Amino acid sequence: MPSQQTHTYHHGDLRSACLRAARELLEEDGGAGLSLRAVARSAGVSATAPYRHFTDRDALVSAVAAEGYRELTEHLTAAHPAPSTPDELAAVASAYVRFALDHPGLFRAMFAEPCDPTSGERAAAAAAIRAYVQDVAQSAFPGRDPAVLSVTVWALVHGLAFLYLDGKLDPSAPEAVAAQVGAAMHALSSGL
Amino acid sequence: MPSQQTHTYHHGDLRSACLRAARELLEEDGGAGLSLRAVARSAGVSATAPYRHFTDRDALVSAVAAEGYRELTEHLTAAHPAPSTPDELAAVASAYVRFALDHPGLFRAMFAEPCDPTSGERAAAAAAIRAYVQDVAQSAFPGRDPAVLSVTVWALVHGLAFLYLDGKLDPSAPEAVAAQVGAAMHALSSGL
DNA sequence: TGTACATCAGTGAACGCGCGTTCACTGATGTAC
DNA sequence: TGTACATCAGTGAACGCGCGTTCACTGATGTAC
Repeated sequence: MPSQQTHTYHHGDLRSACLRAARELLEEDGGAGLSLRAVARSAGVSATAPYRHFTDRDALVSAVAAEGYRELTEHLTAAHPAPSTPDELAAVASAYVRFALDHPGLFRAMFAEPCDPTSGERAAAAAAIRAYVQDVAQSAFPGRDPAVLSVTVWALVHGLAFLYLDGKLDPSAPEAVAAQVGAAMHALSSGL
Repeated sequence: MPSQQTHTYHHGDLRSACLRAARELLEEDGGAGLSLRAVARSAGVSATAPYRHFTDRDALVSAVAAEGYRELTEHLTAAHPAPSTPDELAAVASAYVRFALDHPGLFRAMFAEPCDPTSGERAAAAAAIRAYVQDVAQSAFPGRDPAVLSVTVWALVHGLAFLYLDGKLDPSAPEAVAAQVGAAMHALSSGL
């Protein structure tokens, strides 16, 4: 009978409702000042209810960021599960930039402030993506210094993402963006 | 005789005092939420005095960002006035990352939000640095497609700057940072 | 050189706002007997 | 199966805060005569 009942006193799964609401707000306003109160409001719950599930605002933001890291990794894997050529790597790179442009608020939440080392979940998720990048870069360009290689690839892709996100490059045409990312990766792999 | 007089009713040059105060606040807290009131406070002036010189908060931030763009260009030029080899370009790249790490708040103010097209000063300063990057990239690697080339170089350097700034890479050892930037530029110029 | 007056750059009180967080509370749930 | 009670997930009033911005104001400056 609670199927008809939309509002029960107990929410049921407020924690994930908060995360969902936070994500929506992040996408709406581009990430400017996500507030606990706005999240609660949007989840249809009193301002203090989220405190049952998050110790404070930072904990919420860290949880959202961690979720973002996991989704980004999935998104990249979906673009190509195991890229082993520069072209395949370019497809993954393109997916990275696409993710940033499709989820600007989330992407900023993930990167805009130094990783809080007290948030284990967040730190672990960040470490996972770093490892992923290193992995992928190495299988596309085997035999190079892994440290230099993966940082270079990551920085190039990450820089493109932010230049588009911050309007320093024009992000309005998706194909143009993909082409630019591909050209940049190609330039990197074959030398300028 | 006003040489002894530290406080006159009229400040004298409140506009630049505000910009200076804003810069200091930006460096102190890493750029989180620069407020007009804090700027006024720090300039030793009433909360509303800045309105004589800036139409609103955004105007102040844009003015600070524009100043930052000009200083970044100067800083890069100082690193090498006219780089024409990959090595010289690497020195400029290193200066770019250094600038970001030395002025994290300012750097974020410059890039963290899309360039407000209504702020002519800011847009012009941003355009100037884009032109500068294009120029420099082209003289270090003549004969390539200028669009792809300059975007690639910029994105690589910009990405490094933000990965360090956001703590995804360890920025604590300046020589290590410079070495990493150099290695990345070298990888780019000679191909992976 | 002196005076009247317009202009300009400040002041300070006040507005309404949204925020994070605390607190004592209450309604619903689930478990022990 | 029924009842007592502990636990848990919510509520809502309240706190103190800093913010951007407005307004009528006042003190200092500079210009015309």
